[in-house]
Amino acid sequence: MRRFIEMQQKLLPDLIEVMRGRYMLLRSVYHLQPIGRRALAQAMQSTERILRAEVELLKETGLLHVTAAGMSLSEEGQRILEEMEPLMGDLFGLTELAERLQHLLGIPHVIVVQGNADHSPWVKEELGRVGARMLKQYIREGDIVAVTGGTSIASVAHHLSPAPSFRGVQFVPARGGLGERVELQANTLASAMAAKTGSSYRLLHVPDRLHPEALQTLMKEPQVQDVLSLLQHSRIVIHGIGDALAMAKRRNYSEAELAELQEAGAVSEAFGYYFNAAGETVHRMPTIGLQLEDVQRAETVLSIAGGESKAKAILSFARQSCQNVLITDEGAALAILSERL
Amino acid sequence: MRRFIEMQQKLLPDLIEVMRGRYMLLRSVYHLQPIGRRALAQAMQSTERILRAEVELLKETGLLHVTAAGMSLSEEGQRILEEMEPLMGDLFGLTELAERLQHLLGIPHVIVVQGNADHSPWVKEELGRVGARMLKQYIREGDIVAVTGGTSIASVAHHLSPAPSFRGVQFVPARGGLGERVELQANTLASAMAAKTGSSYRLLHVPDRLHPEALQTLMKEPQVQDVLSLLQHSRIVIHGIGDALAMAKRRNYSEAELAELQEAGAVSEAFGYYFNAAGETVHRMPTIGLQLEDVQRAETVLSIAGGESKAKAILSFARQSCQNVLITDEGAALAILSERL
DNA sequence: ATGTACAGGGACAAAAAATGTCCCGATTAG
DNA sequence: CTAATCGGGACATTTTTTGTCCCTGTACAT
Repeated sequence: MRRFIEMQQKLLPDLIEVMRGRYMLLRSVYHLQPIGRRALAQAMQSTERILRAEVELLKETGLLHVTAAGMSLSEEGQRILEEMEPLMGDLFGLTELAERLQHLLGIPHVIVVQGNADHSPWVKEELGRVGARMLKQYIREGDIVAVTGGTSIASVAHHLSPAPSFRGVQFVPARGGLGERVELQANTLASAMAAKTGSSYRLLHVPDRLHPEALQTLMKEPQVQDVLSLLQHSRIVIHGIGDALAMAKRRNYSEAELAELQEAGAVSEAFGYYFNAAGETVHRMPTIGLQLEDVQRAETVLSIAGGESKAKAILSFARQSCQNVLITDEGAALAILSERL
Repeated sequence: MRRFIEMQQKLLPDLIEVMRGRYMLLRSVYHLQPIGRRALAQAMQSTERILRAEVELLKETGLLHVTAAGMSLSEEGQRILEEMEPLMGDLFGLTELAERLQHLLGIPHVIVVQGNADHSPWVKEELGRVGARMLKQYIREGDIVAVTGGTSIASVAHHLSPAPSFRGVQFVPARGGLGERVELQANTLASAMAAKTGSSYRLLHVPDRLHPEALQTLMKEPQVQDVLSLLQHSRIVIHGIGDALAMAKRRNYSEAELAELQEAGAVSEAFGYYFNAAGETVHRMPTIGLQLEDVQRAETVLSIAGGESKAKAILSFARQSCQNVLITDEGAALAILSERL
């Protein structure tokens, strides 16, 4: 059954959305009947005309009666409504989760995919697919896109495909090497995304954890300057969110540094910044690249992270209010929401 | 599960239609892969552009690969195709049945509703609802609509509702009283339809089974003449199909007449004509009203009949090729199709 | 090697559908 | 009886879909 819906969704991506909409309509009518279009539109936060179209359809199929006093459910409509009730919980779980996260975290656009990235590897793929779709949706010609590293973003790169709106787009790595495996580094992903979409990219060859003097020297390089200035004008940032300690370890922080991070209450990491549970910056990688101010200046910030192990990190990062779109999974969403109860 | 599908059919009839289209697309690609847009469009009797849009979507969701050699199913696409195969039967069974009937009977437009009118009374309602929808779809301002009697047509009348295109429409009974209960007579239904749609109607008060002389006299009446001439110019005919013997009995034919009918091989009845299995007229009610030639002259002939008991009659009537739209039910459709295998 | 037929994708005008908005006469509730 | 509210009509405007043609690249047969 669940499986059937999944398949249907492959064939009809907005199936659930529409179903949900109609279900809500029936529900509202049921509770307010008899009610007129305009009143219903107001109650449902929809517009008159759009409701009218839906109502006409449901009238055709006989779920809805229309009388001079307003519309009401037919017996069949009522029956269907009752039968749907239990199924809807299952069906719209994800959308509901997304909405709850949206309210809780104050992020305009939240998408929750099914599964738990910690347990099933294909969830990462799904996150990537959705990430790619969102990027394609938000991108505009000539945009500069700042890209970080990590498995989630790699998965996005993997699912990107060409589109007209990618014309003139430049993918710019948010950081130089950050001590990751090369296939997960920002440089690699920026170039991969460019290749997949047929657009261009820049590279930022700045080794990680440099001596301050060397860093100063490097920053004077015209090539580096160039990339940094691009980063300052990114209209879109696409990044993962990491667990602070896990990231630090992966980046070979020393025991002392780790202890320091822990002491400072670092919970999450994104584009080289470490945040505590309240969303405050408690540490940053001593290297150059995308700055927090650049991110705040960006119009669209796509955050991608899944798995319940990331729940705390996502919550922490969301506290620092500069993201527009969060793509996560069921596992993380449930963990975040239950933590707050 | 079956229940869930029914619910979807009620709630999302439009989406199911597009799902069907996509499924068919996958199917075609599977059989022809690798294939290009243009070739596929030809094979599927669709247009290039429209296929292109669909393909783009299926590509997005990853069911379809696109290479320079043409398109082919991805593994996932193939998996979905296989897994959905049995379910699609359920989901689209009716449409498929309709198409098979369309081919078999050579009727341009066939609609099959769910269920079997012989067993479940609500199927008649469904037939009526669909009939009303079709009438609404085909009607044009100022049309003359010839209407027969019977339960199916009564159900259509019951589900009609006003629409702008009913302006100036006249509903005319195809026959006078045909020895039915009054609420199923053509006169009653013509007036009911007019009332429901806000249009006008005429009555034909000619008692059934009249002596020839009396009939001649009546036919000279201006009122009767008037209605007969209207009938000759009907643009739309909407009628039921009956089982010949059952109808004859209901009309109080004598034993001798019944035997005669049976001898002549009468199988079906419609607007007072009796047809044999080959669709030839073998008898007609000795009364005035809509003539077979009038029906043949009409642009649109809506036939409505359901229940497996009507299968033979429908098949017989379809032989005499003057109908455009057949509305029937699953029970009848299955019976007709299995009879031919 | 090379020509040819067919692939996908770009582009864009034309057509069609969806949507926002306002009006009207009918109906109902108070 | 009146005021509010109903459904449905109308229509401009926006958005989406569709038809059509072209271009470049690739696969395959010669």
